[in-house]
Amino acid sequence: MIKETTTLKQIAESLNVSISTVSRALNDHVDISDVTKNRVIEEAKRLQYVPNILAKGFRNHKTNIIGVIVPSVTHYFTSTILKGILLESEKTRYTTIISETNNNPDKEKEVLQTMLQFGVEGILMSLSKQTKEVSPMLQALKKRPLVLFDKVSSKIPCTQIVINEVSAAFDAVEHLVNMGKRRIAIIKEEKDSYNSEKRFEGYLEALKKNNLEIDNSLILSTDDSSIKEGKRLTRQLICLKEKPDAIFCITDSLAIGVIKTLKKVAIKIPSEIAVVGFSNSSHSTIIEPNITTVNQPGNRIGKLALQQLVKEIESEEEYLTSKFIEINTNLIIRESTFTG
Amino acid sequence: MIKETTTLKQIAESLNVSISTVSRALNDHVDISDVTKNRVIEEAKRLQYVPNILAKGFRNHKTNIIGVIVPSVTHYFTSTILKGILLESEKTRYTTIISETNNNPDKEKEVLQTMLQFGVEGILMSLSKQTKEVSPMLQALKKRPLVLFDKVSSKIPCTQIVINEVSAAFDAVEHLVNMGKRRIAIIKEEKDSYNSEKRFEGYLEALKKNNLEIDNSLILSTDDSSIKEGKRLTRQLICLKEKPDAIFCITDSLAIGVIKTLKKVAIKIPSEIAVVGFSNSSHSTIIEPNITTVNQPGNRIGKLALQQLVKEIESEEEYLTSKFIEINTNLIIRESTFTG
DNA sequence: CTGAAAGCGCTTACAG
DNA sequence: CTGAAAGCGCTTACAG
Repeated sequence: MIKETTTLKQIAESLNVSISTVSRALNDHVDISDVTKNRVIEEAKRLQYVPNILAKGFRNHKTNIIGVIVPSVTHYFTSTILKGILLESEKTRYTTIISETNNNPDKEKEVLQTMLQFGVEGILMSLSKQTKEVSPMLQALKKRPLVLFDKVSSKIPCTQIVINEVSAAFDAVEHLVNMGKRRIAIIKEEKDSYNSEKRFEGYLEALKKNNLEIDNSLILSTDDSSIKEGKRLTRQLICLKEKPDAIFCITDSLAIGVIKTLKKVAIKIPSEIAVVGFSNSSHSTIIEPNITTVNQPGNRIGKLALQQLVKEIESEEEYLTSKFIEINTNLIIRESTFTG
Repeated sequence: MIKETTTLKQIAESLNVSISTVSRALNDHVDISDVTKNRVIEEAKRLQYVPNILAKGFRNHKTNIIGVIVPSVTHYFTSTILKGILLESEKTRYTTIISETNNNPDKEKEVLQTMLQFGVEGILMSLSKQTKEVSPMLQALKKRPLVLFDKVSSKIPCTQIVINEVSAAFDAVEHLVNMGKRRIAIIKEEKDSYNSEKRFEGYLEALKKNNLEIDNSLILSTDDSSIKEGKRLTRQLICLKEKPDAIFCITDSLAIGVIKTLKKVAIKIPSEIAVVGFSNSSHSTIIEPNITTVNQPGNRIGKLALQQLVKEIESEEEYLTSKFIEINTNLIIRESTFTG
């Protein structure tokens, strides 16, 4: 279906002025008299003129498009970041296009290339879980500014928006210690993802500071931070001779699996085993007991990521160092660790 | 940060051929010899040529952009539809841009205009909850094809992708009847939203078919289908002299509120009061008991909506009738109505 | 205060 | 098989 559109030329002809004048009038150029401006604006309205952004962008060498690449839009935390990005982008002249990688590095590479080809002026990106090879991102970085958020990598020399992973995990574990827990297990990721690594670091620091010994039987890993894996690993933990009295999960999904299994075997939460999650996903207040978890302000992360990218797009300098911007989180204490 | 880019001209100069030839070679035009094609392709690769999509689109009078407008990306069902749209769009030459309205009609109007201004070739849209005035959509429809999904309105003469609301609700209620329930309450929306209205219709049909009388004290409405409202209205229902033995909620959020409250007052689910939700949100298996709910295939809805829009964009004819395309749903039976 | 003209990067009808 | 030229809709330096 094709519908015709009004151009500057038509307004000019209808008013017997030049195209230049129309263009200037609509852009509120100082040179144009108010009388002319008003005539042009009126006529533009009458003809329902809508500027051709494509011609405009083409002419001005800018697309005003920012590309956003995430593993999956259905992931709750990701969707809150997207919300922040969308809201913030409205305050700017930029429009965003969003693509998913479904955690597939090949897809990630392809999406990245398509976006560059589409002429995005910069890219906001959360890496796929499987990404080992960062060369597609290094290539992209040669062409356009790139800002990473959430799933980041220090191998890529660009700005990265992250949360204070280490201290967030530290606080969560220390909270368990304050609740009188001494045998604190952790369920983390097998692969050395930035997030998991840092959270593990915070866990170790908290144990150390509180003079608790590191017991390898309490350190479990999975390559799939899902409810299912949470259930499986819990069964493993409760079969230990010396059971843990708390489990720190690096995702809420794992925590949900843990809680479901503990309830099934009638282990009391939090008195026998306390549980902490990570993310403050919408699930964390649905399940009972509600989960004590680390609140990650997705909106703020998205907002900041967009602001930073715009800054880099509009700046003359190159940002080719691995600069980490940390956003603070807070621990939300709920029933899975504390009965008030 | 500005980084320079290779154009057809540079390839042409470097190869001593015309720009036309380069353009044709890269577009695999039959007229060009294989030798020339290969030389051009090689040189393009060497110079890391990336076509300027803006110039291309401008020249060809097409943007290849489809606008997607939804109330909120963090809404789970919406995000599954978005996933379907994004996945399907990759199979086409179209890129999508997504915007939120946050259920604000003013915002909705603004977003619509921005998208048209941006030169989208068509629009996929789920209406905001508050939308009463459909004129912005009618205006848009004059310029570009529009396809509505999920939150639709028969006042807008365009294609609308919906689920079989009536029969889905009918099946859900009849399932309760089959479980031996006789006093089935409904929590629906105050406003006459398309979805709520149809689901209520299905509820009434199921009662009628099963010779159950309509009891107005069992028909509750809210203008906010939230967990909180589910809780509030449940308190109201359990204070009735003749309590319901089942509650059909037109959203999962309401059902969660209902369940939380019933558990708190120790009313047994489903034996005393059974609960049915709607959407199969990710929450429905987190809460215990798991919720019996209507599964809406978001991916398929998104996929179909995109396909339909592309069809309309590429078709010569105008689609200006209110055509409803219904997608089938299925009831997923879980613990909130059935203990097997 | 206004206009003629060039040019952004690409495609394509026309000519050879 | 290849090239010169026009033109998509817009902006802007230059001239008046």
